[in-house]
Amino acid sequence: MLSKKTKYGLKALSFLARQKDKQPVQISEIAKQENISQKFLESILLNLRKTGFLGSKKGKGGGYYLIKDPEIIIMTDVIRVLEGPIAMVPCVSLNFYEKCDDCPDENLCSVNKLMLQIRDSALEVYRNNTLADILISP
Amino acid sequence: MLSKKTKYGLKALSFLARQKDKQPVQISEIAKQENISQKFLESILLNLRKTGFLGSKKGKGGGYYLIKDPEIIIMTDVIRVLEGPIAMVPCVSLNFYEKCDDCPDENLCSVNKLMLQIRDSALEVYRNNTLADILISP
DNA sequence: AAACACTCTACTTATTTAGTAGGATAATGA
DNA sequence: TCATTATCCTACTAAATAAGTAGAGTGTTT
Repeated sequence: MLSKKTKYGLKALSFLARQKDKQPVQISEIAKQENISQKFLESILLNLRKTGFLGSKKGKGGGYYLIKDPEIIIMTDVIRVLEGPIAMVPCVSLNFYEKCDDCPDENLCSVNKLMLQIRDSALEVYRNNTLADILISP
Repeated sequence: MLSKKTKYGLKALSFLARQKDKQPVQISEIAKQENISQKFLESILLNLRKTGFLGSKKGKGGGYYLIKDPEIIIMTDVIRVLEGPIAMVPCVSLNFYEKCDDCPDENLCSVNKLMLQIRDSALEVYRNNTLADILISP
């Protein structure tokens, strides 16, 4: 299951990408429009700022804004920041690799064999989608 | 993340598929060989029996055995029984569909658009893998 | 100076996952 | 028939994670 954190993060990024100008948008505005708990969204946006996706401005007229063009924001990067590993088991993860403690040899493991394929297929989707790609064009 | 339940279930199925004859194998034997808590494995195997993957025999010489050939056991079916929905959000699930309560229109939702692709790519992998396919040939 | 909106730390609650306990049931064989 | 064996079943508990909340702090603008 996708966590709410990731879901809300993606929705917020999409929301910001749909803005005509690059003026900051307040957390409260995004939370209201996208039906998200404001406090929860606060921590998510803070995280996206710290990881280089968003910029922020304090005080009146402040808010969050995209720091890069939606066309160059790749989903692999977004998902890894919001959700963590793309792989479903640590022993097939590229960026978060860990050996299974119950498995003597992962080259002989059926779960490993299956989940490698799942990881690759998910990676291909995420790599081929930018933030611009998942926006809905009316 | 893949749950331990699914991981153990897949390992147990693979273990049974690797048996030469179709003689029942005891839970304790599988648990020991695959480093799985016996009691936990018990409930998993029971589930796999109730959903038509395994047969069982009680008493001396009893245990669990595969009820079908590994070649016709498709991963989509196994994963749905062990892990639940293949989709990462209910609004793109084929077998477990549910509307998001925060989303007015899923056709206008970026998360939906991305996760549809992820679901399709995962489905393709699972559909193309039988239990026989993920066994390791020495 | 006052209003505004993000920043940060810490806490709470809810849900899910993983594992455990112990008796009931059924098959086998001496 | 009776002891042994191994699955079946219900219920419970512990640990981890996800989701949400509270409130004071910091920097900007007017």
